Amino acid sequence: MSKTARPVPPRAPTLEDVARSAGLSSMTVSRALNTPQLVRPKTVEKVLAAVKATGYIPNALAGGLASRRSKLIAVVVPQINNNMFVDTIQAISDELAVRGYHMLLCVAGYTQQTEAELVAALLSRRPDGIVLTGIHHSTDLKKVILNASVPVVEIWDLTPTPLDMLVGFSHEKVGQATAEYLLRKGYRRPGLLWTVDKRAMQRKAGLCEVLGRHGITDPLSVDVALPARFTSGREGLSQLLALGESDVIVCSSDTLAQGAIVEAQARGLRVPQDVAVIGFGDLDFAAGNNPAITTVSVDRQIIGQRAATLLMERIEGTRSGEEIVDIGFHFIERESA
Amino acid sequence: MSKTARPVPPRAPTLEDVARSAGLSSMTVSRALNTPQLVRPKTVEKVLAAVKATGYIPNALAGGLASRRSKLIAVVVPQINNNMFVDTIQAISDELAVRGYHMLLCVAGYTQQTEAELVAALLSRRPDGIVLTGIHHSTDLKKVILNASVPVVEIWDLTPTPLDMLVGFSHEKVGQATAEYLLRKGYRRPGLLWTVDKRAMQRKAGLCEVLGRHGITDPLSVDVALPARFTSGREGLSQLLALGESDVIVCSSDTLAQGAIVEAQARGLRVPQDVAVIGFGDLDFAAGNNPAITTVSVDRQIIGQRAATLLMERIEGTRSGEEIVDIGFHFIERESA
DNA sequence: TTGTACGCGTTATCAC
DNA sequence: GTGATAACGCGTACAA
Repeated sequence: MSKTARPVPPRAPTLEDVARSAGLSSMTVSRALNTPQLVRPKTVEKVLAAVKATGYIPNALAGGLASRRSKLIAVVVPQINNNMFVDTIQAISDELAVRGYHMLLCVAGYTQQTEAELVAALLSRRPDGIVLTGIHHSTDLKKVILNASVPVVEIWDLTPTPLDMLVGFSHEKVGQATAEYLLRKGYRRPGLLWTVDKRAMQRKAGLCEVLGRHGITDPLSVDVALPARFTSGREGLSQLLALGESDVIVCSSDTLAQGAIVEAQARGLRVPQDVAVIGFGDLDFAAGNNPAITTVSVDRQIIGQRAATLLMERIEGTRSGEEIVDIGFHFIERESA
Repeated sequence: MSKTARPVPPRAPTLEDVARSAGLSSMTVSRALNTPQLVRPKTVEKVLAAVKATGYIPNALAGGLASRRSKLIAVVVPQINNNMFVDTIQAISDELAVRGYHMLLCVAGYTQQTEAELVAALLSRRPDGIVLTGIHHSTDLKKVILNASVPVVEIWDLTPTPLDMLVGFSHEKVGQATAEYLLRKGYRRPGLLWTVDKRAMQRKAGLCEVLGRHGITDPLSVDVALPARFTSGREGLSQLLALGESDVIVCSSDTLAQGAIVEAQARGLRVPQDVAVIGFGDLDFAAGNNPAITTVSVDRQIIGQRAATLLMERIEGTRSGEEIVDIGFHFIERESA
């Protein structure tokens, strides 16, 4: 066999190639693939055979350009290695995959500046929808997004005035509910172990507001760096104990709570008898921990599912109904407080 | 102001619009944006001003179609809500963002079938590179990928015959190292708490091989479902104890190990005196746990970084050197075993 | 340094 | 039910 005997072009087969192979026009092939119900069944068969024969793989870049629909959803989160967001991301991804969409995932950290830059870059991909974490964005970002008139869902927070659509819950109310629980249980000297991100601060605000109304002001407080880690929980409790006595440690996440509990136990303190601990998130270890962690449960998957379906519906034009979804939360009393 | 006074078209501004606004050709605008060093500085300024004035956002769909470069990297992982992979994913994302690339993330679960389907769909996006988790893929997938002649990096595993490039480590050796440690420490009745994914099974094979050579065959063993959870660790240990006595529990992940330790402690067993526990992964809680977890450390971020840079280099044509990167691992002796 | 012509692979639209 | 044609918005190749 001579080398020149291989007339196959190195470029990927196109719709044209399939059409030629099937003895049809490229337009018919396109229809057979995208809207088979508009094509005679026998023709569809021929096309499918030709596709297999040629090894054709559609070019979504060209398709998106022509149709002005990229079937791409951009998702922006502050972090991935944060137990809170991964379940949401996975839920979005699962929901999209079913419908032929793909997920562009970006990690923005916790600054509005980088978020704005990332979204600007992301918009060049012409996503059909965008998922943004949180409701606090730079004015630049808001302008750019509204200008692009692309559907947006903000997640993991609540506001009466979202950019567009929203799926989340009230962090302030979580804080309030936590405070009310503490007070009901008779705790009077809370110590706070807290990360400093926006949403955690809202929970803290809600917590302190209710505490303040009951005469508990300026509770002992230790800030820890993001992301919340088990180790930070242990160290944080040490610092908190050095500041003074607490009868309950309120943590901004279960991860911190788990660390705090271990640190307490290592010091011979009984949880909750000597010091109680409360977390947030109901992560998978919370129920099984010893003692089981009293915490606030949030359905992280539902956030992703609803966000994805809201976008899908808006894109397909079948939206009707509310655009602000409050998924709420549950306070879960267990053993640690 | 009459309504007809707004001649602005609803469509997004294009390179043409910017060019008109700047009194230049669209090609010059394109160059000013992509290769400014080829354009007179004053012209670049004019272009930038016009871009700002028009609110132009590049269309990467059109750009990718024309240049045959999507600046997209597809990443396929079995799960996201798995502490092992998130750090790798985040590292990839970070590395890509710096260079103007974006990450398409897909969750494939643990079946080759869905992985193959996802990759096929992904290829229609014309990614410039693909990151695949693991080295076991369906023959279909391999054929499709080789045919597409797109750079691929397989991660989290090791083989002398990767599809293309590879960044990982030997799970078998991890298992062997673990076995050798056990034997050295004098443990003779190991119990296994194991997930059933491919990579975990390789570690198990390495472990059992060395154990077998020392006369320890058919160790007690309990399989747990994916993803590995704290709760599964607790339950798994219960089952294992029901099967018989063990002096050391070897777990396929730190998450399981943490659960097992808590379960042991809840039963009044001292770790490691009454029963030792070994994990895998060196997750962030391992060092701080009480007792600190003896485990195997793997640099999950490096995997992502190297995978991304390998792809970048191959794409930019600046590759030179090895294509199989063994990042190794470290056995970390702590308190739990 | 800047501009022109054309092609990238697909879909919208309208004709048959 | 199928085909022809013209976009879609940009970059490559080459000319000026």
